[in-house]
Amino acid sequence: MPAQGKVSLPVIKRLPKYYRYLSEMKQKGITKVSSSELARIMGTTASQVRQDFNCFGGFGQQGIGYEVNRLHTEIGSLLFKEDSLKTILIGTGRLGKAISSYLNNDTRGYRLLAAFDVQEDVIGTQLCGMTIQHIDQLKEFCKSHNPDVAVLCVPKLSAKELAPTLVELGIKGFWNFSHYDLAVEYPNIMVENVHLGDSLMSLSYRVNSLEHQQ
Amino acid sequence: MPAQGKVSLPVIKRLPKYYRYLSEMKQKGITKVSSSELARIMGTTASQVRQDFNCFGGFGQQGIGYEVNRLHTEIGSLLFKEDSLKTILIGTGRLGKAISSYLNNDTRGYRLLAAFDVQEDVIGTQLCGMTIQHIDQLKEFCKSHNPDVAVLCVPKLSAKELAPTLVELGIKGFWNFSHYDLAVEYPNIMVENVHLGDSLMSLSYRVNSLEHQQ
DNA sequence: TAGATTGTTAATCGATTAACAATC
DNA sequence: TAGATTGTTAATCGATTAACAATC
Repeated sequence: MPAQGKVSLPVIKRLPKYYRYLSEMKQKGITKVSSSELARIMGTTASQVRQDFNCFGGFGQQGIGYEVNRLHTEIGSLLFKEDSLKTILIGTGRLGKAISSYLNNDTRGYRLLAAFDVQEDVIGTQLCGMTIQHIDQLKEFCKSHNPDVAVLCVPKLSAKELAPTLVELGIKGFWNFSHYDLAVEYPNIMVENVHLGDSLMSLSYRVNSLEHQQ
Repeated sequence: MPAQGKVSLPVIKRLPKYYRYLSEMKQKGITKVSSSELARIMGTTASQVRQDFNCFGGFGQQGIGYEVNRLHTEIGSLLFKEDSLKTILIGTGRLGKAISSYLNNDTRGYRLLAAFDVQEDVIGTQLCGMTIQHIDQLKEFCKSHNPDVAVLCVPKLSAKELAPTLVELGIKGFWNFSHYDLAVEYPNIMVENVHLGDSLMSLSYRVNSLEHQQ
């Protein structure tokens, strides 16, 4: 068991991609794969593949390669634990709704427990089998259920207001769709940002500069 | 005017964040900012801020700092051009719906022209003022409207099937929500991936390893 | 002029890639 | 044994940070 705290973020970010391609191979019935073959499929180098796996002790056999099933299981158990992460959703607008059904249907490792909002007219309505609660009930809920992860689908200012409370209530990870930069203010908390606006802007920069060239 | 083709991806990815913080300062009525102040707010270093801006020629004045308005305008004109990018949406499921209203309401630089799907029962229905069309009409539509960007909210296999056609029809940029790795197969096309599943997996890895430590 | 702060060059750091000994 | 392919160390590359001369 290696010191996983030392694994660098670029490596961690590649794990899901390995996992996806290994799932695919498994489905196709492929039982063995070499670092160079995996690299070719994923658009990287064999060196990087081996370096990455060796952050976790190395899952291969010299002269032979990697067993797809074993590798899939090993990476899977790095990404997911037996207990799924207790998760709450904050903000049930268009994006919140889409995300909640994504979490419920297309995802492993997370269990969506509750959804909160401020809009009076949505409180009490159903969302993915949950009754949307008023944000005022957040503290009480967290104290009795101890969620691990909060999904923030609220505007920047609401996120900023809620963050200290959520951290204090024991939230350890944020899936952050707001433009509030949690990671700057709470360095010890795990934050995964999905900044759709930023993503669009950097795409438009690149597409526009492409046109300039031609 | 510098050779923007040389600007590295990490720099490009930081531009939207600068832009956001500058918008905020502008709103607050702040007119001047130094690289060190901007760095402090954004959680980076003054060196990086200056290096980044100097990729585009440098927007500051020695001894004085940066004028917020000017900097905001300059970065804005890097990110957006006069003409917004003609955009089509492919896949109008939960995610596609959320994304289309995001594009229509919260975004600059993009103009959503049309939406396509395969599900017979949604064809002809309305989405953000557009009539959802059958994917069979894609070619014809592109030939007459020449869209720049395609938003892919479809499953992996559909994305893989559609990609060559879309590239051939002149699509220059993809906002890719599918798990198909476009960038590997089409190195000359601009791809911005939003892999929600990957994002969740890397968060769960980090939250889980946090628990291990404590 | 003195203080401040940029633009830019140099140093450092970390991540990726290459090389090769170990070993199946 | 010979060929293949890993695990691991070394070399390279690129990005970040530090330093400092230029200049407002």
